[in-house]
Amino acid sequence: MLQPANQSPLTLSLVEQIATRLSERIVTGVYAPAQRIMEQAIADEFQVSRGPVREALRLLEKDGLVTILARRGAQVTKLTIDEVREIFDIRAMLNGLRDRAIAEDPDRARNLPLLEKEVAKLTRLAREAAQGDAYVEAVAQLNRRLGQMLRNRRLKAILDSLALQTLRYSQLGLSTPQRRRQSVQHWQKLVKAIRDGDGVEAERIARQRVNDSRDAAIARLQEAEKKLAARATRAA
Amino acid sequence: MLQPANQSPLTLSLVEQIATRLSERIVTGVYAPAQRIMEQAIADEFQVSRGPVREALRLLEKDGLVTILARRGAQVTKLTIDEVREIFDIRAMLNGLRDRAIAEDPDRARNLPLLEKEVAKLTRLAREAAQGDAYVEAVAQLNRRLGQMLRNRRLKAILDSLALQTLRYSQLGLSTPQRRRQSVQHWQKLVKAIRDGDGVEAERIARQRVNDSRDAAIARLQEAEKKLAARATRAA
DNA sequence: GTCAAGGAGATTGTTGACAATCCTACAAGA
DNA sequence: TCTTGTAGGATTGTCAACAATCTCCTTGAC
Repeated sequence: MLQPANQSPLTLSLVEQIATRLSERIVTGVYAPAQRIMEQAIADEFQVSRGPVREALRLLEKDGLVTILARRGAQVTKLTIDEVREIFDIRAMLNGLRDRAIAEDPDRARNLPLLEKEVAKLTRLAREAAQGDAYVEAVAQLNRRLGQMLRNRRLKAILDSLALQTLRYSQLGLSTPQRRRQSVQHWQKLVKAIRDGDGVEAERIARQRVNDSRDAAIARLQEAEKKLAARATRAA
Repeated sequence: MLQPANQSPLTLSLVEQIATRLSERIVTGVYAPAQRIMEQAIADEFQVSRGPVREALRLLEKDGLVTILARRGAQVTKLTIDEVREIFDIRAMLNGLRDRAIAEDPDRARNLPLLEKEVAKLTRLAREAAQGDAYVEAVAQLNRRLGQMLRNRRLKAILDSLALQTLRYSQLGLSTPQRRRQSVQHWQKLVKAIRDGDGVEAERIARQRVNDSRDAAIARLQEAEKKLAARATRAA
C-alpha cells in the first residue's frame, strides 16, 4: 500500500479511516473468509454514505483483502493453501531484499540500539513459553521497526500489503515454543548481520525465516484441512 | 494489479475501463509527470459522472501511477531517479522468482514453442537495427507470455503493476543496438534455462537482465538531469 | 420429491447536487 | 516593494436518490 509519505495528513481521510477499520476486522477474523461485506451496512455503522465505503472497498481489493464481483459486491478473500504459499514465496524474496538493503545502509547504526532492544525483548518472551500472543506482537513490532529503517518506500508498501494478507497465517507458524525458539535465533542472527553490514547474510537469513514460517503455516493448514475432510466423510 | 481471475467479466466494469484508459495515457506520456488530473474534466470526456472517475483514480494511486493529495486531487506521479532504481530492484527480485518458477514448472513444455518463436522474432528484430519500437514491443510481448505461464497470480499482479510504472524507463534502456544485442542474448539464455528446467540459472539471468535494464535507464536519466541542470545554470 | 419460472425484496452501479476546502488574483497596509 | 488579508471561482468530499441487476423464496408443473 503506497502510503501518503509525501505530506503528513494528520487526519486520515474518511476513505482511509474506513479502509483501515475494515482491514483490521478482516485480518483479526471478525469478518470470516468468504463473508459478504455489504456497503449499506458498513455505511450505516460508520454513519457515512455508501460513496466512501465503496472507495474503501476498492482499496482493500487492491490489497487482496476483499474480492469484488461485478454487481455482487465485496466478500472477504478466501485464500487457498496454494495462494498462501505463493504469498509467502514473494515475501521471502522481498524480505530478503529489505534486510539486505538495511544491512548495507551506511546510516543503519542510528537505529541499531532500538533493534537490539526489540530482539532482547523477543528473546525474553521466547523463554517465557506461555504468552504466544505477546511473542507474535513483538515480532510484528520488530518488523515495523525494520520497515521504518527501509528507504525503499514502494518495497515497504508491497511488504506491508502482503504481510497484512498473511497475518493470520504467520501467527500459525509461531504457535509452538519450539518454533519460537527457532524464530528468535533467526532474529538474533539477522541483527548481527545488520550490525556487521553483511547484506548477503542478512538476505539469506530473511529468506530462511520466511520460508520456515511458510512451511509451519502450510503444515498447520493442511492438518486443518485434513480434519475438515475427515469430518465431512464421517457426516456422509 | 490484481486481475479478476475468478470469473470472466467479458465487459470490464466502468471503473476498470476508465482506469485502463487513464493508465494508458499516463504510461505513454500523454499526461506528463506532475500534471494534475481533474475529476470533472475526465468525467465530461468519458460522459460519466465523477463517482466512477474517483474510484478509478484511487485504483491508479494503488498502482503508483497517480498521487492523490487530500482535497487537492490527483496528479501523475513523478518519480525521482532513486525511486526508479528502487522499483527496478524489486522487479529484479520478483522477475527472478517468476522465471525460476516457470523453469521449474513440470508443465512448462506446453508453452515452450511459443516462447521460442518470440525469441526468434526478437533475434531477428535485434539484427535489423532501425526499429527500436518494434523491439520494445516484442520484449513486452515476451513478458506477457511469461506472465501467462506463471501460476502465481499475485506475483503476476505485482509485476504488472511495477512494469507499468517503469514502462517508460525500460524503453530507455533498449535505445542502442548494442544494448539490444545484449538483451537478446539474455532472452536466449533464459529460454534455454527454462527448456532445461534450470530454475537457478533462470533466476540468475532474470536478475541480470533487469539489473542491466536498470543501469542503462538510470544512466540515461542522469544524463538528462545533468543537461537540465546545465541549462538552468546557463539561464541564471 | 425435484426442478423450473416468476416475482418481491435486497444490493450494487451511477448520477446530480450540495457542502467544505483550496487556489488565484487583487487590493490594502507596512 | 513586499507582505498580508480577502473575495471569488474552481475543485474535491460527501450525500441521497434512482436505475439496473442479482438473490432468494414461493409457486406450480411434472
